[in-house]
Amino acid sequence: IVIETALLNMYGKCGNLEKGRAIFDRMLNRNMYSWNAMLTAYAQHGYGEEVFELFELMKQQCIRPDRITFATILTACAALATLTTGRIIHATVIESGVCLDNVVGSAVVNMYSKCGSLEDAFRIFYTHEMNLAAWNAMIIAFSDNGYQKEALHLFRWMDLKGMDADEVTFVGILSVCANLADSVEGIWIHRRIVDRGMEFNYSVGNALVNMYSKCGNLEDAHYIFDKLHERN
RNA sequence: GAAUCAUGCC
Repeated sequence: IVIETALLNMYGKCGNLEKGRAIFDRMLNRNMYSWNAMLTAYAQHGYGEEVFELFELMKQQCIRPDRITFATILTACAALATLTTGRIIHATVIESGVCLDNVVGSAVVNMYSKCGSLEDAFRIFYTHEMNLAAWNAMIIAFSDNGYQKEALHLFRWMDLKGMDADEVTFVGILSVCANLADSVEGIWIHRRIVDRGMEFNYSVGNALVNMYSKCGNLEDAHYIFDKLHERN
């Protein structure tokens, strides 16, 4: 079963969904890894229909979705940007008793944001104990929906709480500064990045270059660009 | 202990 799932995953990741599905169908026994791998294969290649068909099949066979199943399906909803389906899945999550303090929390926040309901995203975020990924998802949610200032406020709040930002946080918040062309905030965040020793992280470095460029500070953009390439 | 997995940029 481990070998079969690994194979199925390999074909799925490579985009050979027919072959992956053939292996899945031929398996005599399947566990959560197998179901989730098949769902992920469809989800990561934009086959929303198939994701939901397979999810239905799970229900028919009385297989209880786990948090990874839900995270995968919510990501599919986000990609399809269909709010009604998203709400139904969210209801299913609540029904199943899976908590939102793990991978599912950020997936729910992200789903609501991508489906255009910033209100729901924030309501869920605000009423649950959320991990760093969910904070990141919420910052990006504000930014994507046109609330750059609110995204900055959330970042400041994180900072005050003493939460450690990661690569995703910094890339996201730097894009907010770039959108606003706000170099004062950008410089402050740059300092935070240096504090964390993440200035040579490739993604963060690129985001810094982009931020300084959008703020019209080509000198610093160029300086960081050079430093990045010396280092990498 | 690397068979499945969420949040960002390209």
